[in-house]
Amino acid sequence: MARDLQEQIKKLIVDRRLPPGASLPTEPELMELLGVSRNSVREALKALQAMGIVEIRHGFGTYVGPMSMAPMAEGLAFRTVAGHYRGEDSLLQLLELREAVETGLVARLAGRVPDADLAELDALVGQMEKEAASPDGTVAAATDRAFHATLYRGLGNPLLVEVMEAFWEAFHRVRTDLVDVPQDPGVTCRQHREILDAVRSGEVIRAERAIRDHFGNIRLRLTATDRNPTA
Amino acid sequence: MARDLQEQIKKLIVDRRLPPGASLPTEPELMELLGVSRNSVREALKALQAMGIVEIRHGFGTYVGPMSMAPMAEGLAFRTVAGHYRGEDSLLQLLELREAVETGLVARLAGRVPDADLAELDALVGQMEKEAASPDGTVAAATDRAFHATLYRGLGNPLLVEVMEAFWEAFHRVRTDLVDVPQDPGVTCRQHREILDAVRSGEVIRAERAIRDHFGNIRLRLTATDRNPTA
DNA sequence: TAGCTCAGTTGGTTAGAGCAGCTGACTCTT
DNA sequence: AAGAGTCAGCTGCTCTAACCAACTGAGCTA
Repeated sequence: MARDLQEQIKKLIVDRRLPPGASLPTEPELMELLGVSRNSVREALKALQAMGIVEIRHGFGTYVGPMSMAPMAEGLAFRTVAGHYRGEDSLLQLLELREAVETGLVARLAGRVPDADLAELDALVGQMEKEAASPDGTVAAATDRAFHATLYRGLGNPLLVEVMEAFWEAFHRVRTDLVDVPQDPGVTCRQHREILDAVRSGEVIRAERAIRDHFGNIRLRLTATDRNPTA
Repeated sequence: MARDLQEQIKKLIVDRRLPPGASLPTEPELMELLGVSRNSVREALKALQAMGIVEIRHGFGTYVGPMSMAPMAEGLAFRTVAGHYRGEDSLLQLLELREAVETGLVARLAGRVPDADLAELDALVGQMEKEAASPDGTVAAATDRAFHATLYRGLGNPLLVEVMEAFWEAFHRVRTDLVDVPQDPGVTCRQHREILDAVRSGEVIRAERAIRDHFGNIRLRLTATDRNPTA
């Protein structure tokens, strides 16, 4: 029955063509509308919130959620952490997932990136190099993330970009939580530059190799440091 | 605070190294353990259940969930349905996501599929052909799904396979719910046979083209029939 | 006019009661 | 003695009722 409640609320969103951000009925209204107690309404909303379908703001109201891939990243991250602590190579699997997907995507991308995106990617690599040269000498995670997100924007498929970002996010969070992988800023910058150059020139093979090298580097540092899963 | 509760329960799972299927404390136990009311405990559990982290069985107990990608498929499906009803080409985006990922994967796969998997794939295509020749003349969805799942098993990355299946599942559900795409069983069988042959022979280029043709076929039938999003 | 205050709305939390599904031990029948 | 039926107990499920906390907006005050 509780499962059914969630379905009814989802149906309500779909039937009314509510876009993300639209306001949903209040809890008392939903009670009457669905004929159940407040408790049941709240449990259903909590579940939908966890899936990003609904957004609840205390003292304000309930709204249609952004329906982003953030919950997926969350779930993926937890799954990976749990697996890691139980001795699985889950983090490596997650990295392989990213590598496989990006390798496939970069091939369709080579030579097709809009000039505006190329300029932005140039700026991002420039910022990486600046960060690498700064006192602490580490490339900010946000910069790396932005590079990968911007790279695939040219495919004209926002879903694709979101999924990539979710994978990135999950990997990043697990890595920083679990294992402290030392950066090699110089290599990181060079590899991103190489990816950008390859994509710009439209050389498919070179682009694929650049991506593979990049992930190979991450994998190397991961397997080198991650010798104690019971941290 | 409610968000915090979920984190505490997740932490409990990780700290105790609980594998999927392990039993969690009962609701009264969690009340005392976390120092909150029963309602709050239940809301947190509901949210975790929605993410597949926890599994609740009425009259039996609460357990660590399978942590599968099923919730992701669920969320993706809903997002796609909602977008579709609001006039977006979300279903096409989902198909492109599948195409992009599988195109990337099949390249790493060519020539590396274990003999056991090849035999199973042979059997699956055989079943497709049998189904296509049967009275109703439609290839069962389960058979198609099994083909794609089995194909990528050889990569030795269960996470990868699960993600692929989740994408497949989301696409399938949305397609059957929203638009009634007529099958062309003959073409479907031929294309799967071609993918299998290409992968078996290790011809990377041919395998990629086979996958692309296969998805091109689906896309064609989709865009041909999907002219009325407000169904 | 600018700022404050307060009432009203909305979600957050607690408490207690009874309902519903499942298990396992006990008892009665064969 | 073996089997089936029954019942007590755990478990999660739902409801009611009350109060707490965050936010908004109208009205008051300076």
